[in-house]
Amino acid sequence: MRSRENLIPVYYRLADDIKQQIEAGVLKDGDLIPTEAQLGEQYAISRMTVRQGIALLAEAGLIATVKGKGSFVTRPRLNQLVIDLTNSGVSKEQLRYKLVSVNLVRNNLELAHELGLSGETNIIAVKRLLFKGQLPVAIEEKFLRYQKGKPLLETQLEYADFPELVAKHQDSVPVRNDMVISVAALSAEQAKLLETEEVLPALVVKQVIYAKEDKPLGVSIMVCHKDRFELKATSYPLSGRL
Amino acid sequence: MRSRENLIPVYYRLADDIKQQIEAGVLKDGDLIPTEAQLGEQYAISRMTVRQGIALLAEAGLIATVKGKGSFVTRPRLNQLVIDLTNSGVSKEQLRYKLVSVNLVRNNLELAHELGLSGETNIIAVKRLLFKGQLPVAIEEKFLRYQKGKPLLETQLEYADFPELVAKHQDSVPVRNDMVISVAALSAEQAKLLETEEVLPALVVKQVIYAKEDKPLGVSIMVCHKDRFELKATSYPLSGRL
DNA sequence: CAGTGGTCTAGACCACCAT
DNA sequence: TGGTGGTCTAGACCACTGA
Repeated sequence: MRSRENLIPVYYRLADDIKQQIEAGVLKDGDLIPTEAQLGEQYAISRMTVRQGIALLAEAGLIATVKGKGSFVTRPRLNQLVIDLTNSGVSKEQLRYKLVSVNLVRNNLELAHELGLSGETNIIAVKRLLFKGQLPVAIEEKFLRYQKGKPLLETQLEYADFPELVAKHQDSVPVRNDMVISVAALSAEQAKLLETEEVLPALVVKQVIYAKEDKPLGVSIMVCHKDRFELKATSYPLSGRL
Repeated sequence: MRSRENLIPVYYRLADDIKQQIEAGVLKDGDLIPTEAQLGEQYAISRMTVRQGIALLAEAGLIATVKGKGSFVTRPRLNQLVIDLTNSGVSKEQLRYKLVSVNLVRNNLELAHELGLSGETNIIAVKRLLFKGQLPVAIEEKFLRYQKGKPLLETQLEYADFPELVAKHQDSVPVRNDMVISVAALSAEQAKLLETEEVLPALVVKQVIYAKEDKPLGVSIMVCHKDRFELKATSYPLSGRL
């Protein structure tokens, strides 16, 4: 029952039809869409195929299906925004990295606690500078558990993004990344690295990467020059496939 | 073929098994998982049921399926973080709102351009103050196209969040929300509203809500006190169902 | 009780990929 | 060419909802 001329699957066509009706206001927030049986009859397709289309709409947040009742039109989840770090701030191609320092930290209790370690464990601290062209835009500081027999190759230090770095260097598999965005003033040292005046505020982006069971694997703190870096987010990717 | 004792569906069990193997490192990044036919035989279930489990894993970003080849284990998309505005910053229960002003703006070219309007159109400007307990934490300024015959009721002004407000007041259906996060210094007026010193920097969160075909419906700008407000994001919700 | 979505089957044909 | 995932069917039984 696939459309003859088009290569697009039937269930996709069904989902798109309903999406159009929602975006045009024909189907409004709270409305019940036709039952799966009815849609199957309308499109002359089997119920399992209808369900495939329904699933697309539910995944995109356009409808919510309730067992025993039906599928309701819902306002898209515009309160859920996605930050894509691989694209945000500055496009990846323009970015250059410069390694500032690599250290072994010991007896830093606050850091050790954040990484779920005792104070005596060695922690690797990597500091990088991010450039956009010739302009330094951010200082990135990363802290990882010291993992024996897993040297941090310089290529990894220079190019890998943070989750990738953690994945390569740790034995545990990273499964979650938590982020906190805040504002802080630049220290004298940070201002010097960013080639700017001391008094400037900065955007601070802190990430903590976890393995399963909330085991922390690494911490990253980015201090971004306020006029050279922006974080972007959008609700769209969630419904990107439709 | 549903598990007899448990109420959990078989396809969910299959997905969870594979997820455990990935998180334990048994299946590594790039590995091929068994084919759908093999999994069907292993679990003694039909191929369509296997595919339901596979779909869960793909949705969570744990695997990527390639037509004609198979399903590969992939590192979870830790670079994609979700901001949930209904929970971020401060928990919703603690928030109080105070309406500062409602104005009709005309001939503000910059604003009109952002809303896709000519300079002579009326724009509604709503300014609110957000409190956490007795402390003002942020100034929220919203701009919407003036829509005839759709008054902004005061209850909506006080309580609705931004996408909800836009949905209620505009004829077009909102479908996308873009956000830019940056840093700026407080103006004297803003500092006074936030009951703080003038020189402080602030977190600035700007949102633009669009209808289909990139038609802008509304703009919201939140200016947040640096010590009283944080934005949180996490990669986890994307794989929350598993 | 009738109607709904949730799960599951045992097939089928196709498009794509590697060899 | 044989193997893979992508689509689709025409059934079935279940759990949940509401009257």
